[in-house]
Amino acid sequence: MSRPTVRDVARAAGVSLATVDRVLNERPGVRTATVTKVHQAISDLGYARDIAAANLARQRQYTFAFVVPEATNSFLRSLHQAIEDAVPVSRTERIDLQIHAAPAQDPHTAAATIAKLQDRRVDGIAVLAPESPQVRDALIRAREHGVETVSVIADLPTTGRRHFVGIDNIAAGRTAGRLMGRFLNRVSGRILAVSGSMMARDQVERRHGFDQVIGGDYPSLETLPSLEGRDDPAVVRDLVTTALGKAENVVGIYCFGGGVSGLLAAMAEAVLDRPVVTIAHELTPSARTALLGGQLDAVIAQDVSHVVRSAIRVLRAECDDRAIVASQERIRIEIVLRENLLQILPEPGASGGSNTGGIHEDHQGAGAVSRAVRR
Amino acid sequence: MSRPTVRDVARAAGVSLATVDRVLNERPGVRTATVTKVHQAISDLGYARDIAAANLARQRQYTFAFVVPEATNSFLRSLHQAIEDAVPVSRTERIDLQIHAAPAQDPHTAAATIAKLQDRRVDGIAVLAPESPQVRDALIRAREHGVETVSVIADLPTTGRRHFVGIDNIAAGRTAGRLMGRFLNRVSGRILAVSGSMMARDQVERRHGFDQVIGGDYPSLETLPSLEGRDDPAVVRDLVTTALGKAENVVGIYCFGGGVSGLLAAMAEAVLDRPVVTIAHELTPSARTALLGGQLDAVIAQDVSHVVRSAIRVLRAECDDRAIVASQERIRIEIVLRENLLQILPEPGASGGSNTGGIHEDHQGAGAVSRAVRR
DNA sequence: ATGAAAGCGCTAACAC
DNA sequence: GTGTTAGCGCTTTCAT
Repeated sequence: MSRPTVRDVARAAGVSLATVDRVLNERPGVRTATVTKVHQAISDLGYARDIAAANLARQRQYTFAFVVPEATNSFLRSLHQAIEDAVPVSRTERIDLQIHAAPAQDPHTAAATIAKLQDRRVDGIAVLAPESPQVRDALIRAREHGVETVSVIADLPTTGRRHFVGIDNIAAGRTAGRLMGRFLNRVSGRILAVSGSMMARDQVERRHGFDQVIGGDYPSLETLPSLEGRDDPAVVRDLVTTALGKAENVVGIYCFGGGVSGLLAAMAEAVLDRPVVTIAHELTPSARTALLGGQLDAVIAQDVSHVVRSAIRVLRAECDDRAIVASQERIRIEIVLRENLLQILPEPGASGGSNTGGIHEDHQGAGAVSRAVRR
Repeated sequence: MSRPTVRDVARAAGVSLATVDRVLNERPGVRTATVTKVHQAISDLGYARDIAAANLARQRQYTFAFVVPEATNSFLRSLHQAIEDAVPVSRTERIDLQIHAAPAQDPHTAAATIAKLQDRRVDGIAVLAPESPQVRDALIRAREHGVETVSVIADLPTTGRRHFVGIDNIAAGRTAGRLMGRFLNRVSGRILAVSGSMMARDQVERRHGFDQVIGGDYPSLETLPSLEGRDDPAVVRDLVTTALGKAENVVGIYCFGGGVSGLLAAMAEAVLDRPVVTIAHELTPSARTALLGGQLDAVIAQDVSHVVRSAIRVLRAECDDRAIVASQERIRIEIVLRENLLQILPEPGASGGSNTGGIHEDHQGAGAVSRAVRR
């Protein structure tokens, strides 16, 4: 006795395949009585539809476009890489993936890109862009044209995007704040805050969350106004060098934008009279190195590959008007210390691998995932 | 110009469908010259086989069994729940999931369960069991019978399991150690260690990792011999109460086994003259509460639903002799503080979860029968 | 060693 | 309203 199929349901309900199909897909043109009979048969038999077969028959092809900033820093590079890595896998699932890069910080181009997409038989758009009126309008327009939209990494709540795939950045900032406070324990002094600039919303939220915790629970700490590093290592380096020279009693640095390597360079040069607790965002190559070397005490990260996979799954689910597995799509706020870094190590992008026999790719043998949330 | 199919490949190579199929599946009985022609055509066309269609044609059904300890504590309960939650989803993908619970700590029953499974047309086994000779032999036997095996949560490296799905527990212990050391900053004193007992290997590894870090980097801290809490709240409570009464200058508690609620009860009763940094494993309901209430400073966790999903994917991939996406199967060592807890909140088991943001998942699993498809 | 044809479970025209 | 039928892309007898 193998799984029941539509035929079994049809036989049990005394109707034809087509009718079962109509009921299954909630298409109109079936008498309520018949619908009931079919549902009865379905539950009697414990029928569960074979999604793969359904998709095959449907010949459904999906075309999804990622609209993201150009890869001007290592975080964005890793995002691009993750998307590219997803292309072959997606192909296998009848999903065509496009990447459209717009200059960072350029809402016009991003909006124009999105606008063009509506026409081009794109089924869904995943976008990381500044929260500007142009972008907002373009996305709203797209949705009106029946294109599904999700925002990734930084939310665009006012665009009617069906879903946001990324971390809760206020919580991320709070998490950073708590670590800072606890690592500093009873120490008192000032904290340097370094922001980027692009992806405005997530940055603002992070700073906000950080301030909530530091301001609320650690009165002996004072966070200085954010230095605008523009996600550029060179800029960050200069700003931090200057700040470290000027500000007295700096005991912590919170870098919630890009350009971390610039920060590290500045710190290497500066003559610090005491240990400075340093926390940054995103597990870029230089952040990894710094974590291992002890220049960075903690990193707040999100798994970009997971963000990409999740965005794709969500767009697909939306296209099919299907529910999603919330727990699977939740992107975690990851806290990374030197100790739990190693197992994550396998560089992103190295994924194309030949790894046929068993996963344990020598490294440290264990696993890791991701997930996370919104609220 | 849609995706090329086997027909296109056959035409391009000037052979029949059957031959293409033979080449695709590396079946014998094809001349090398023909094989080459076909491969040529495949790469010329950029052909990628449609796995779903293949499985459909193959009528492949998978039967996987989870062999796990009875749900005697909240962590194991969440594991059972996660497996049960995966059943309906898996059914949809032609995967039948079975759960077999053996009494915790009972290698004989676990081994016997595994032994029985070999015969029963099971394609893969995911097991969490003590690392005993009986279990080892049963698993080796199973593999010899062509059954794929993975260990979950606690590794069984000597059983030839194709893969381990879970965290690197030494790294997890190290992570806990680092947090303990940093949260205590320059404080000196003793640390109470509370172990469980079942799942021996992971516990040993955790303690080992913890000691590496504390012993190596925090000479002013001393970790006491582990109290064997047997994963039982009542036992843990008594042991901890006694220990807190006896030991002087306890500044930290590391609980790397189950029975966390007993620990919390003991701490609530004890009169502590100073704050004690407390770190535990696994995000059970009481751990969540304690994290929010501040009784617990950090939790080292792993996402059991992900472990379950991953084990299933890995078994499937092994059955199909396919490569897996390593990064997707890596289980993270999650560090959970109060600040990044909230976003994770949706209780496990509430499989739908109260949804937080854009994810409207109206009804859950129940109706594997899905809805309208548009477009 | 290779090919022709009949499905797998489902959907979608098109009849009735 | 409901049923018939021809596929979707692939695998698999069974011939040749």
